[in-house]
Amino acid sequence: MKLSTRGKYGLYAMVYLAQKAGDGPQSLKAIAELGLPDQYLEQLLGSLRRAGLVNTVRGAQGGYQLARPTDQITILHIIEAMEGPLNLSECTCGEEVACPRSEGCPSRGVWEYLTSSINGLLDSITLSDMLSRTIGEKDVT
Amino acid sequence: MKLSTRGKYGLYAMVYLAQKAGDGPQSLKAIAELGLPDQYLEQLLGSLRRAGLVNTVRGAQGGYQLARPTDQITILHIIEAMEGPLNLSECTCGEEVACPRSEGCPSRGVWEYLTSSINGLLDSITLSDMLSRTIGEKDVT
DNA sequence: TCGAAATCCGATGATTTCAGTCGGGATTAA
DNA sequence: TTAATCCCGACTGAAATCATCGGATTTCGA
Repeated sequence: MKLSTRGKYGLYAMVYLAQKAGDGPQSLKAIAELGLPDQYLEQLLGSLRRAGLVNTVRGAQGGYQLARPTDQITILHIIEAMEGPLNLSECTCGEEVACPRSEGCPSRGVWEYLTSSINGLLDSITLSDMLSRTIGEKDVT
Repeated sequence: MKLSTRGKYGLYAMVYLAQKAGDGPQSLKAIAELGLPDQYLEQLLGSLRRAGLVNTVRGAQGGYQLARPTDQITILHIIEAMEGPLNLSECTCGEEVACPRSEGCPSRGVWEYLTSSINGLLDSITLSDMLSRTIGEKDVT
């Protein structure tokens, strides 16, 4: 279980934009200075835009900027925009697939529990938390 | 972020073995009745054996059985055996790779926090919990 | 002793996903 | 008008995933 580069780069880009919030639109080229392949990054920013997390300004002097304040964007928003909804096992995502015996399946409850726990975890950290580094106070056991 | 079939099938097989704990070794064929491709499952059981989670009895009347009591095997053990250690972003796993500016990188702390939270979550559920269905009392926010 | 029932294991093949590239189009400030 | 910049679909190579195959080994039971 690991994150793809989409999720990773997407978060890096969003952190960059959060740091520059208020400074006007940031060009793709500027963001790519983080060390990310620029044409690939362009795709990712497209996903972030379609998810409503960033706004774009087209034309010369254009670029990308956050669509909302940093305390209203969570890691969950970003990861879902980049990788689609977290889904550990299909049998938990509405449509019943594959599993003919979902009744009484001891695994099903676990998938649901884990999925919602991890979602909660991701949704509890905002960009603004990341910038101010107040992470780790929360406890999970 | 999703689980591969390795993790999923591995857990299903372990749950099956947990249900049959004490009934002697269960053959591959019996386990595959869950609906899993048997030759593939064989590989997976090999991994579980090498991880010390199951014992095998070779020869006629042989099969697989849990190596430890059901309350001493957690989901984390199983997932790690099947997919390797959970690792969201490389830059958190000891060896420093890729990231030249790990100092002051706002993402780094998040990866570490999330990784250890999810590990804790997975490690808090045992096979015996799954059978008795006492899951969900724990709270994560 | 022999055969059937089982696990063990390395090699191979099919399919899918991932990561990244390419080329051209559209928009806008200067 | 030109240069900067975003937009977008198609494409490609590499890797991972999900198996399948064929044979070797071990052991029970008749």
